[in-house]
Amino acid sequence: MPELPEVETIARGLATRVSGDVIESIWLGSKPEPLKSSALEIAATLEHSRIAAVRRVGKHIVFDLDRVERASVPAKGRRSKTRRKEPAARLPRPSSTPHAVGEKSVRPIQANLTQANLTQTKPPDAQWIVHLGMTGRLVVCEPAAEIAKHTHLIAKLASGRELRFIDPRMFGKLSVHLHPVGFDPGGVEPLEVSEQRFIALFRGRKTPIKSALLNQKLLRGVGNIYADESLFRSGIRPRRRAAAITRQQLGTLHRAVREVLREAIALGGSSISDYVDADGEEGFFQFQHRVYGREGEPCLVCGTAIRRVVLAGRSSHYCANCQK
DNA sequence: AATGAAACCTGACAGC
DNA sequence: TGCTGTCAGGTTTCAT
Repeated sequence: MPELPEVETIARGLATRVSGDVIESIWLGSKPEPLKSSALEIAATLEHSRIAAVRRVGKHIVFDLDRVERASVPAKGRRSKTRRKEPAARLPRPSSTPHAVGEKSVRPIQANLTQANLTQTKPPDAQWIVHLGMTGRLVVCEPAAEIAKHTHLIAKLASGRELRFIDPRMFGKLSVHLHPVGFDPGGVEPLEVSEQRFIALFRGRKTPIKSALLNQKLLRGVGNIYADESLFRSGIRPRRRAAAITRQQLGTLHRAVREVLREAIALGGSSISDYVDADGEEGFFQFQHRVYGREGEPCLVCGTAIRRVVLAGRSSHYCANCQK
């Protein structure tokens, strides 16, 4: 269901809510469809792991996990009485830093202790990858909260809350990756790619530009809504062959894609049907759509009725006057 | 090799 | 109220 801006919004929401928390146990539903790794592998990897960071890669949500030394494990019927202390966080202590004396020098050091910097210096022990497909949702809730239909995974957190994965249509996917293999979906991030590189992605391709934009092996994260909106803003028809687009037009498209994605992220994504972020809040970008979902309505620029055609099995919306 | 269509599923909604 | 048909923001697979 969600595209880059929605996944980004969800990942940010989750990061603020579950970063630093520890997954104590995992419950998996009976439906194996959403699992790309084996149930055993997923449970073994997630249980007793600390969530070091939550971030977005393409349309995937990536949980960076650090193994937590188990505090007290009943070893073969024998319970260890002495509860070992939770190992101190893997962060260097500010006081151990020779220069951490004055306030001014302490501050930046503490600022360095963020998840982002931690993962930069030390790769995570494992990664949990969630793709939401069309209808997947990740919610953080109290254990008492009613278990929604189509709940496929529940992670019990040390904080007492639960992280749940719900997906009615089961197009979503869950997998785990152990360091050092790591997760790489291919493609480049549209918000990071240079104009040169962007243009090179599409040169010589005979496929319609819309199909190329949706190809996650080229550009990762752009989906149907933002492809249509980007093409409208750059005046290019969805069916145009990628190879037939000039460098200059591709440059315009490069800027349009990034502009649309940035605006959508700023507004918390597009809420169509039941999309909500990790806090249950709806996004607002759907009010900014200029072509998507506006078949028959007047173009906001020239008044021509917006057309809808099916391309590669997906609805494509465009203005026949503004887009050539 | 590359492109397009079909398939994977369930739920919501419109029309009868 | 209930049936049928259509559509859905994604990805993979299978024919051309």
